Amino acid sequence: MTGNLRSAIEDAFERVSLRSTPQRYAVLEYLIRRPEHPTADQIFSAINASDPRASRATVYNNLHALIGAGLVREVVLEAGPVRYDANIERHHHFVCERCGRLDDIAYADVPRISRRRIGSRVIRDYEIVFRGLCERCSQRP
Amino acid sequence: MTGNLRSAIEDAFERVSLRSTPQRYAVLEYLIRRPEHPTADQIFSAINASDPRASRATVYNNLHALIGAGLVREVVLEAGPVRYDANIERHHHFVCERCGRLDDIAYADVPRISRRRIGSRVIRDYEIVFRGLCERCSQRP
DNA sequence: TTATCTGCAAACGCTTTGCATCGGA
DNA sequence: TCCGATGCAAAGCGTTTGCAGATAA
Repeated sequence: MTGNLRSAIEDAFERVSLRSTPQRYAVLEYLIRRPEHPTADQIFSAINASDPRASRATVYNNLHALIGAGLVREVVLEAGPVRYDANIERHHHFVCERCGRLDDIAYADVPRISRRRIGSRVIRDYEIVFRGLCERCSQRP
Repeated sequence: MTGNLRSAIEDAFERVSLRSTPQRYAVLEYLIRRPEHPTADQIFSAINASDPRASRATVYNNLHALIGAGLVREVVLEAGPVRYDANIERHHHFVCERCGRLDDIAYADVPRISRRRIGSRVIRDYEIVFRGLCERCSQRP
């Protein structure tokens, strides 16, 4: 389905009026293929393992452009480098306390919290951060 | 109740076998008095406004010591400097999308999610991050 | 053609570290 | 007394910025 991915990415650039460059394409493609929430540095290393190359500054430039366009999100759940996520649907997260793995959890997989207010605060959205042991780590104690 | 706070802090140091120094005391006292999750730099500035003084390195040293002793927690919900919280009970958080304010939300104020597993993952804990408008910001649109 | 993007290198903000000195128990 | 704490200054890491040259549309 590589062809579909390519045109999906090109269509997305079109839709949000972002120029398609090899570097930008490589960043978004990598994020879509790798849902483990890579850091900027991991993206930089991965897309430079093969062509096309992109400098660190360009990786950051493009991450910000993609975030601005609503195609990518920052994920900040722990200290350290920011992680990035091409899944822009509403979803929750799971952090493995042993290996640091970070998974998306489908919104539909978790009971909803229907609160619209807490005290005088207006709730517009919420996200649940689960912590525990991932599949792998739970199998070898 | 300042007397009570003082002895509560001294007792806590005793209990976790941390030496009581003016700098360490100042850091923990500030975090307890200010539940708005200050950054290391805000703590540094605040406790140096009056005596006793503490260097930046000492503020970080003590934050780590207090975290290691279980008296303080890191809070990382957004990019930027880490924020610190002396509330070590289970609780949720609220982030104001307009002003950045960060509030604790009592665990009891929110319906519980009783999931013990999601797929093959073992859930040991979870935290909800609410986003919206704080009391102040919701009153002036 | 031209507005946008790239990439280098330097600067930045936050945090950690090495080490000599100090001080709490 | 002596182990741990302090504080300076320098280094570290992740990220941003300025700008000259390149490129997508």
